[in-house]
Amino acid sequence: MIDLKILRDDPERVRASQRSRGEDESIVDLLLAADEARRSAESNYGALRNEQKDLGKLIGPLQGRLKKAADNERAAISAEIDTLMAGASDLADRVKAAEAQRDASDTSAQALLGRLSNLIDPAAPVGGEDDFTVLEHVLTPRDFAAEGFAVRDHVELGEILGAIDIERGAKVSGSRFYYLTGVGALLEFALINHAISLACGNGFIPMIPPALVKPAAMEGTGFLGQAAENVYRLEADDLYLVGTAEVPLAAYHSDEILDAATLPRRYVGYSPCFRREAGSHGKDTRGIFRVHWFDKVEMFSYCDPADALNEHARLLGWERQYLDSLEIPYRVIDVASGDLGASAARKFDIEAWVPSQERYREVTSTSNCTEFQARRLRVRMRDGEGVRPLATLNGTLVAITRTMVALLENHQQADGSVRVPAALQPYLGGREFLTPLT
RNA sequence: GGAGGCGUCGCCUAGUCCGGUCGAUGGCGCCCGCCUGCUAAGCGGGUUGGGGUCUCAAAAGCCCCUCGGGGGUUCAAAUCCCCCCGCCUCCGCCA
Repeated sequence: MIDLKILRDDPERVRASQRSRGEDESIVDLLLAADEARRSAESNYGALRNEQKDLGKLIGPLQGRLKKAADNERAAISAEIDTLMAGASDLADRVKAAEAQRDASDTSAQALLGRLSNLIDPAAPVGGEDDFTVLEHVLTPRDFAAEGFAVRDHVELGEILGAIDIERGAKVSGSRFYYLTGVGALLEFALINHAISLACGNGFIPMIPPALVKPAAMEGTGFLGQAAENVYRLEADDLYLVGTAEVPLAAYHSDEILDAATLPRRYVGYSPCFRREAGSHGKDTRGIFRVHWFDKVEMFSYCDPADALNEHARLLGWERQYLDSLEIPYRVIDVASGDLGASAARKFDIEAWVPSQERYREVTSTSNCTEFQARRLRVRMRDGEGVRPLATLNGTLVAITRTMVALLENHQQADGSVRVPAALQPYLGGREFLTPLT
């Protein structure tokens, strides 16, 4: 959620942000009114409650005196108590009514506030999905025609290598499921270990978080708004399957106050990711590019809001370092306002070159969520100034399936074997090539 | 799944039977001041978080809420009643 002070002081800024996301800006005025109502209900309740407590302060000591009093004083004290009690019951009713009104107005203001997305960073390009800005290209895609052979896609390569079994994935679990087999399974472990060791080297604390979370964690990270249809929910237990380790890593410090001196706190989490892919029927149906489940190594950082911009650049830097080590051509894009998640103020994607599609496709993504998630999850920091929300940021180090697609296709050889980049070889027992089964 | 115990403002802790000077005790830690050549000790003070009000804004002040969470009883709830959650111990089951 955003800071209500900003909403009160500069509602136009919030409207503009909503507009640039292509989201409802009428919430702003509804929320302003709801906030006003909430505050007046709060004052009203506070005043009545104060009155009631004052009364209690008079009655209490009298009750005490009554217990100890001699018989001849009893009647007088009782009479005094009765006088005070006369309006007490009526006052209690009014307190109760004011409290109910306070709670109701608070609930409706809170509900509206929960529907507002994060404020867009003014530096982000404005527009929809296709209005991103390309920041940089790294490496040049291979010219397979010049090398004299036809490109095989990852499905074909996966089959030849005995690495990916899509047919049986579908048989057992349905479409958009797969098995990683043989070198495919080994390749996952190699990619994971390489990523974790890179992150640990950069000071991250490795984490294996729960992949099943309570509604508060899902809500707090902003995935139950527009993204809700893509989240798996376990009805019987009221739990959600996470679509990214960002969720349990963000909720890790919920309801906590962290000492500013311990920031930034950087965690790297390895978890399965589950996505319903609602509304993407017919899109990327071939292979493992778009699937309902994959494993991922995700970086997550809690930092001082003043440092968030720099931290975002650092996360992007580590993503690049990883892809550089895999020797895969890619480009970095600055994602446009209309294509950002509810929590993100700004987002950079790295898109790897996919030879079979002859285009760049998203393999990693890093978002600066500023204080948005921290407010919803009540993660705060304390420094000399006091207590206030901190900033959270996240970034993909490796999303297994998409990285595997890029790796297999970019490093394929004429005979169907795949070259293993040097950085990955130690994690594959020194193997320089993945070779066809027969 | 069954039985029992526990949950207090950073940590530990008093209070809960018998509702009102608990509107929460004491210790540790931490912060500020005094003393001291410095440090320690000692002395004095402070130390949950949130909301509201006031203000251009902030601080101070004042008010309300906050004793795991939610509801109830009552003029009044840490304290009584109900539901839920978490932790611990034992039993059962199990990877």
